[in-house]
Amino acid sequence: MAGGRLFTNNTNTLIDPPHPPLFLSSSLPFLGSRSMVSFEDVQGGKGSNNGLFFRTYEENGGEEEGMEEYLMQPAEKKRRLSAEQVEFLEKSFEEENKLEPERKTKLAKELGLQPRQVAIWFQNRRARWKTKQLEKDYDSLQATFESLKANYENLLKEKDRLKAEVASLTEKVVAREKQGVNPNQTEVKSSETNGMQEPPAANPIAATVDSVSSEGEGSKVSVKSDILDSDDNHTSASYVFEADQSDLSQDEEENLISRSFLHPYIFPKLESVEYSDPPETSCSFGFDHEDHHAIWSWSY
DNA sequence: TTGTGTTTTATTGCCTCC
DNA sequence: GGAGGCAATAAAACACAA
Repeated sequence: MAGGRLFTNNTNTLIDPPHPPLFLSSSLPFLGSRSMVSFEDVQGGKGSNNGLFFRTYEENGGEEEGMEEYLMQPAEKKRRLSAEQVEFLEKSFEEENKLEPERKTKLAKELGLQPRQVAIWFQNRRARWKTKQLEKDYDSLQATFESLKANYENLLKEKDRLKAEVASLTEKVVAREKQGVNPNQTEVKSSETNGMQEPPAANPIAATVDSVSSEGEGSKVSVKSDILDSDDNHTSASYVFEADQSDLSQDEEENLISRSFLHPYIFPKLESVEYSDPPETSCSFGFDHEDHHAIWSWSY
């Protein structure tokens, strides 16, 4: 808002005297806010300009005549608004941070300020509010990021743990096979009874379990119970027999995770995340599908 | 007291809206 | 085209450590 605009502003009852920067080259020293009126001045307080700059621009003699006299005046130092004025303005800002012309004039009269000063104060106050808001938004995003990062690291750990579990179980099954089970024999038998060729099993464990199952009820129970007995504290062991996770596509893997018992473990801090909208799934974190997908893509 | 960093007041130029 | 908003910036006022 340039100072010169006030000369054409019909809504202002008081018109700013011409500000030096509008008429003088920028190399001249700043002459201060000649129009500035302190609250103390208005109330007959301890202000130092003694009403010298209370005169409106017209009172100073108008555009041409007043100009010279105005520039001859000693430079008035820029003065801050009083605490009372600021408090009043703050309350007004809290009610509404935009300033209609009527409100501006009313505030200016109540505070003994130029309407322009009130407008500038609101402008600067909005800028400060925006800065604070940006800082808050940044902090919030930072917290969300940290939470996602922690969850991501938990997922990585869980993935590694499951991989190790798969390897361990595979070793045990292979060892069991070596003790007397011939998988080739059962595979042939199976094909013959069905009268059609079955596709090879997707992973060694599944193949082994298939073959073991067809050996008869006794051995089936034996293998299963051995595996579970040896890993009692891992209730997730049964998942090993459903699919080999390392061979899953990303979508399949996501699907598995979102359906699995791991949910409460993987997302311990879910309740701390603020949602702008109800999440599509329990692990969307308020991101839309694409963002959600991107986040999941980090690790795979 | 002084140097320095921060805050506040004000200006400038550009943009959007009516 | 005028009015008003905003970003960038200047400069005075202020706070504070050394």
